[in-house]
Amino acid sequence: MPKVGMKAIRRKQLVQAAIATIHQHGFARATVARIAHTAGVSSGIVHHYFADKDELLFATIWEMLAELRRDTVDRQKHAASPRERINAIIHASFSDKQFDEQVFSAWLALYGNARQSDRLKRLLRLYHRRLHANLMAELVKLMDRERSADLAEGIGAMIDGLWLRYALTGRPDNPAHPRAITRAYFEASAGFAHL
Amino acid sequence: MPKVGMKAIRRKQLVQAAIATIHQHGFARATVARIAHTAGVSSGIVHHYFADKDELLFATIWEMLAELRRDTVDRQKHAASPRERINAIIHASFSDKQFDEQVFSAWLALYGNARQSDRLKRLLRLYHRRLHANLMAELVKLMDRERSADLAEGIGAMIDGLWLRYALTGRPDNPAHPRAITRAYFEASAGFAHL
DNA sequence: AGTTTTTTGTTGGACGGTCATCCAATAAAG
DNA sequence: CTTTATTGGATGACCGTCCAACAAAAAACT
Repeated sequence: MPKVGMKAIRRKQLVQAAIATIHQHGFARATVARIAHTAGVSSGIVHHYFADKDELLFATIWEMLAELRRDTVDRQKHAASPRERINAIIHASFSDKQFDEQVFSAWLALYGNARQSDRLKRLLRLYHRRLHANLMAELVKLMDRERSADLAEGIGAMIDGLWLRYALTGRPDNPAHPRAITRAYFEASAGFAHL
Repeated sequence: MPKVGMKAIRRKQLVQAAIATIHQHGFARATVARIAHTAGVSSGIVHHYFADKDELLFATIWEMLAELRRDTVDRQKHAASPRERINAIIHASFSDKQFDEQVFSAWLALYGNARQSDRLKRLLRLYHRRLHANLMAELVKLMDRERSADLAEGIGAMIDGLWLRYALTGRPDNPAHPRAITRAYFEASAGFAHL
């Protein structure tokens, strides 16, 4: 059913298929043909909507980051104090959407290939900077700048680190657990800052 | 110069070449031929000392873990108190050897491909368990079991998370910085446990 | 000691398979 | 009738693995 405006539809469709294929077959075996097959279209169509495979993968990671960003912004709305907003950031990082097993695989693939792709590396830096800036904006209200920077780096690292473990061992039994550990770190450090 | 006992020499040589090649060309482009070329030997030799490419990669990761373990054990010797031993673990995780850019690449590749390989997944779990057990052994002397487990998980995650960032952005200007952040987390949490 | 035989190390290319990309052909929509 | 969507296969490149052949050291033998 060839119609105009297929571009947006097909691109989303292929991005979703890419995530699913990376999850099911692994990054190395996520071939153009397999992704197209998962999407239910022919292999040729991929290069009709994406310049090459790299662009499809880039769009895939981009979509995941956008999802995380939407989630974070959304949760920020219902937070009043700096503490609540930091908790909202932590919550978004460990939300159900992020704990989708399919996202695990794609995210890991990103880490595994970021070093070779300038585009992917830039995307990851964007994520890091965004997380750091979001945390800093609230932390500076609670402590001096130097402490804030260290704590923002620590919280960011802990989120990624915990996340990494679940990406390898599967969803945590209790999704609140990683949140609790991260929050405890924040509270303990912020508490000391007050003394 | 064919002599007996080449096996140990060639295997180490190829493992080193594998790390270097993964670093220089990326995991996906670390082909058998390229690794062999880096090692200065012909491509055929690889299958003379390793069953297949997978075994070479497995041996490569194994060697990196062994190096980390040696470093950790070594630093433990000069540590007397639980606190010092925990600091030794943190120190080993952020040692100069670990901050080798080549090791970054290979480690990241491991994460990016662990999901597809049972052998690699087992290796990563071994690393996680070992780190967790090492931390737990000391933490239980300072606080109750439940707090120890959470803190051990948090410290482990923070080490991996900080590490991940440096793997993408390069060596930290000040190698003591990630150690300081991790130690501060430990001190803040252990301090609260005493109150 | 010198010579042959065996073992071990090493090479470079052949083979079969896989993959990204390209393209000619087809078809429906505007 | 032009534009857009889509197909499925052709093409050329690359890669892991295998293998026949060669080389040198070690062992066995005379």
